[in-house]
Amino acid sequence: MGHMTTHRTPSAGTAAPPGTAAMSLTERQEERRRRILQATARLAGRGGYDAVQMREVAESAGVALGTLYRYFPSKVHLLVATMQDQLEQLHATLRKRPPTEEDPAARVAQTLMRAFRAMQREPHLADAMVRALTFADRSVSAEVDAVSRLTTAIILDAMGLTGPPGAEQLSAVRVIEHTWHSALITWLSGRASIAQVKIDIETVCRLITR
Amino acid sequence: MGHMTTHRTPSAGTAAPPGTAAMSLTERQEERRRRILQATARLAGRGGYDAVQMREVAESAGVALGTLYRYFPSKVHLLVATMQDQLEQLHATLRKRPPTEEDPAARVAQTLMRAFRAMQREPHLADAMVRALTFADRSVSAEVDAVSRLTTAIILDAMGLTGPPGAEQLSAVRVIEHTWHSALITWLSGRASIAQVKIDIETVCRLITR
DNA sequence: CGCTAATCTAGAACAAGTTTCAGACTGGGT
DNA sequence: ACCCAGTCTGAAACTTGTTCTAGATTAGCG
Repeated sequence: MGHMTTHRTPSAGTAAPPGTAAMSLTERQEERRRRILQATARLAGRGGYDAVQMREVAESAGVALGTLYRYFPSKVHLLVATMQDQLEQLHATLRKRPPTEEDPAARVAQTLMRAFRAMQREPHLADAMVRALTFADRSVSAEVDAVSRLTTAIILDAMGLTGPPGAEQLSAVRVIEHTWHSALITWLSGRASIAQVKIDIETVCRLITR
Repeated sequence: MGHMTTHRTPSAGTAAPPGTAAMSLTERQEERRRRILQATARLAGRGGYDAVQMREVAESAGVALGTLYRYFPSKVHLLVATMQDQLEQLHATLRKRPPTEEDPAARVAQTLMRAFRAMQREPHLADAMVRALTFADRSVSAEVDAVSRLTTAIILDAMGLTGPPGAEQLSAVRVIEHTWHSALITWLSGRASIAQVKIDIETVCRLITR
């Protein structure tokens, strides 16, 4: 793997690269970005992390390798962006059908297990995204943070709070998030069964009720 | 990165490679293994994951590249083995000075924060080991499992149980472990402060007391 | 000691992530 | 219509993990 530590110079005479903040992309750029993310998800769907090869993604998206790197400065960035994309879809889906349980803890557990089943449908894709997420170094902080905020939003939504969350609840949510990621990883690497993940999720959700 | 998916053939006409189970290593082999782990920890100490380059490890350990790969079939195997090594030392240290608190939850939190401070002393080393641990795929299951068992043992020790742990306690311990790993990662990638990690640890430890 | 299988070494070769570069292309402003 | 800055392309180069090979070395054994 190339210099993972060397960072792309912000291209002296060059404007900010696409993907940076609210930089309105051209129609065609928007489209390219979408094609890239689609190709990534498709490749990840077969074969997981290793099957996402930058050259293949580029070719499959009909884009030059250099362009791919302009949009996503590394494989990890690419996969984290893919996760963000997928999470947004999931969030939308979940909004349409909120959890049915009464108890907040149960609602969160139900929601997370739903998310988990979504992962089960595409275990390779899940593998690619989650591995990238936890492998990410500081240079991907911002993007990982975005994913984290999304996850937090999903959990808070599931809790169905009336008022703003308290500090205790926020730390409980963080711990739930930790557990969710880590449990996912142990399942993906075949070290825990689905039943065990379910138990862990339910266990940690008890923190919500104090 | 090379073929992470292609696996080494078990070397038809060759006995099991060193590192396999209870395969008594020669004096010199034991020594080589130790030199490799030392070199790894040293390199990881500066620079973290990226600074651990297989050629450098080999050279620094005074061993041929092929030999390094015979002892540890991949960079991830190598770093997970390093983590196992370090954890064993930590466990020994902790045994000598058990936590002082009364409450089991507090004892565990205290112990984990102690471990955390050990990590703070060598953040780059921690980075390398933890990243490897969560990046590990199925081919490293066994080794990762060993690390997991060690961690579990440390936590159970800290709890200072009189009898064997109950099922609920075991799942609480698993959740604590999840939180521990994940919180460590967010800290290492600069997305959480030490104070936040402390809060998260203390929060999750409340699960012990039901 | 002398043999044989396993192990070790040096080094080349290969794979995939990343960088770089020269030239073609595009969009907007004049 | 023309020009400029910024983009995109295609291809080669470079880095580092991993594999392979041919020839030394070593460990155990008769």
